[in-house]
Amino acid sequence: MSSLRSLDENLISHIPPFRKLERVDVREILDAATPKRFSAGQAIFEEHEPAERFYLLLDGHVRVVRTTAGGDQVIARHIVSGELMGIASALGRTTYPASAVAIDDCLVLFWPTNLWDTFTGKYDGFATETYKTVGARISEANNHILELATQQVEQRVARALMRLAIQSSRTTEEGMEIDFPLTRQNISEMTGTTLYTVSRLLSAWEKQGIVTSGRKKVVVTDMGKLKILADLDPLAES
Amino acid sequence: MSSLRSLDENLISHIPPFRKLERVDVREILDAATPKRFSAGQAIFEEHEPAERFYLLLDGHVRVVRTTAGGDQVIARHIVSGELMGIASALGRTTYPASAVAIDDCLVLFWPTNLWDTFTGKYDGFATETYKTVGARISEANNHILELATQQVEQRVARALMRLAIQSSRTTEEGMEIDFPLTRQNISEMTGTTLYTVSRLLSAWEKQGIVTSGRKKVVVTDMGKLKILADLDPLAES
DNA sequence: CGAATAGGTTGTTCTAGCACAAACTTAACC
DNA sequence: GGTTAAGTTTGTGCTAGAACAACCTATTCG
Repeated sequence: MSSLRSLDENLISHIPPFRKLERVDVREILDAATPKRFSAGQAIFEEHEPAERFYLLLDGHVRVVRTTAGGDQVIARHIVSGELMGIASALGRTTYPASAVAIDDCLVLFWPTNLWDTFTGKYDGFATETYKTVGARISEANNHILELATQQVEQRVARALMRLAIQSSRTTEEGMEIDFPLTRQNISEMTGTTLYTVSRLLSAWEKQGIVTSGRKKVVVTDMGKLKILADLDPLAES
Repeated sequence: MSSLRSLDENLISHIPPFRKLERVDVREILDAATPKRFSAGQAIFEEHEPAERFYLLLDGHVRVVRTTAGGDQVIARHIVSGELMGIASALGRTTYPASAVAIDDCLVLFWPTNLWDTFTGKYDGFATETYKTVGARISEANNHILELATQQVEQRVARALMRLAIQSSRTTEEGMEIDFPLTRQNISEMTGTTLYTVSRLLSAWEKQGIVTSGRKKVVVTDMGKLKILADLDPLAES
């Protein structure tokens, strides 16, 4: 027993991979977990590092990032609270395929990787639920490929913003405000473009009343119009 | 019992997900399998269709394709003999996320999707091995994203050709000949460019002795030079 | 509080690679 | 075996969006 107080079961009992588990199982899982805080900007794990742990994000936002040999960064995805991360270790990998960086202050739980097999074997819903997650991430990745290969920058940025607004925003009087700091540069790294182009797009959209944006802040004020931009097919003439 | 002769165990006993299994298990698995032939161009399964079966490709080559609303096609990957396909059904999906098309004449085995859980539960190495495959596909997809987001068309085409040559080629006097029909259009759909650009690149490379190409045929004659093109960082000045 | 820094905007230039067109070549098929 | 179709090559615009530069504005921190 460490000096940490025992973790509350309600912390994770509603989260998909654990939702179907018995109270006792949840207890066991929590007892095996180590909680840890990360402050904004800190790396949680790094690409290529041996994958010794898998994590559950309880609070905060995490960016999953890959870096090319040439130094370009690409943001693969964002993790919001309640999601597992670093689980690629559970897919036959021995190293992390990407780095995870805390965007704001984060609270995570982690377990040693060797417990993964115990979890999937012992707790029944766990395996199915997590593989569903994995399946969803494959689809996500493939959609991203499709977008990068076929769509214009404008559409890609529109889609990225839509996804963020849906996945992780709070609703204010203005509209849907993405609830973590997000720069033009960040958006460009999500969509394979430059920060300049993103800046111009946001300026234009602001004039059309689709978004409001400021320093590290983006608010979607008209989701309908944004969706039109996202779905717009540049080839199809009306 | 169907009129089909019993399938030979050697057919699959060396293939990764089955490699670690006992002879009896392999027998059982084969007895549950249905063999089927597809001729060049035929669809094996279609995107959005309910995923009622999962397949093992025994012979031939398969293209995994997605189509956008706008009608653009993107080739997600190629399946070569010995690989499983349509297993997304096993990742919590109920429909196929992409279409699979036979490139040449193919021989496959398939099982009803509901047997997946039996397989992963009953046959020990099976689960780990297939999830390793899944892990590899996620990595692949993420690499593809990285390439599309950061690299020039020339590099992407070079990389695609390298991968194909390594994954599926026969060695002739000329070099490594990709052992299935492959058009400029196909290459462009793998790399997010146009058939015109691919044609120009291949012409240029042919002059430099890197490849030889013809109708639906590509031979890599100088893998070393191709790798240099693939790794070339356009930003880094020497 | 004032400098330093991180983030944002906007103008200008330039080019990779797309679009379209037209002609050519190889394979397929009545 | 000649016609049709599928695949390829090459030329000529043309433009989306990258690159670079210069300047502006909000934060942070000593």
